[in-house]
Amino acid sequence: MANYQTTQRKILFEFLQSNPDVPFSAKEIFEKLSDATISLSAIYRNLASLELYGEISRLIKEGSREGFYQYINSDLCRNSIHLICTNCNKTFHLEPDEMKRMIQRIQKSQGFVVDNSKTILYGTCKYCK
Amino acid sequence: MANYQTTQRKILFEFLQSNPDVPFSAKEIFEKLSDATISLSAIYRNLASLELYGEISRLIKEGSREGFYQYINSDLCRNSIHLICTNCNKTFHLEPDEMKRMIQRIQKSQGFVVDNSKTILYGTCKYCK
DNA sequence: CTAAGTGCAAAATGTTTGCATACTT
DNA sequence: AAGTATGCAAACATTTTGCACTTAG
Repeated sequence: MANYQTTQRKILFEFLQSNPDVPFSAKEIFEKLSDATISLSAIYRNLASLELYGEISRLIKEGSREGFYQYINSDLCRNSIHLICTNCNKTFHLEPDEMKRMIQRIQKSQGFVVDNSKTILYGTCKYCK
Repeated sequence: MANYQTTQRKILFEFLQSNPDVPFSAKEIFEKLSDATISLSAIYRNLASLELYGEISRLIKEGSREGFYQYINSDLCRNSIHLICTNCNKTFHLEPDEMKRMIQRIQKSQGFVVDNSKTILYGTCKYCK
């Protein structure tokens, strides 16, 4: 697999990039980009390769069978635990210090080592409260 | 929807109950119970209703497209954040005090209110380290 | 007896893949 | 020119549903 700058890949990536921290399903993207020339399978293939190259990330939402993909805004956030608002679906990020403290506490009290790259905290953000 | 004690529901529930804190997919259950008389659709329907009645809980595993279901052992755990070991797939539970502290800290620092019923922390348990 | 649950097969979802064609480099 | 990506349709995997039949209460 390479990384050709095709029209479709550009359209897809620019769409996600212009909606930072908002997760979309493949189908949603397909509908939003219905004016552009991109097929559902190109969307799936590009989502997979963009994820592989670390340009976007994939997550699973509670109660949904679909995968969701999003562009992550700041570099800082790439190594942080995600906070996803179940109301507006936006993603926030736990401050690194806060995260380290949390992981340390859990490791100490339960011997469980939290993997921040796999973990998502769901709840309500400050704007939706 | 009611709650008839059918042979199939009993078989299913007893299977999950005898493997507390271990998540299974519908298909896995179907295979494990292949000697018994229960169809895949009865499994799906009963998993859904057992979940609705709070007897078992459903979760999603990283990288898998399937839903997983498990019997949760202690009553305490029903209101706790789950810790799932990505190695052995067992579920543990964050101590209530620890959880409250964590939620409070995040609320204070980010204004984000974590919903413990939806949140799962992934990582490595003390037995798998 | 009646409402609810069952099995089966078919449909619905979400995602992946094979293949001929078109585009990038 | 060579290799990669695309669109389409078909294949897949998981879950849901319609329907005739059975079972629990």
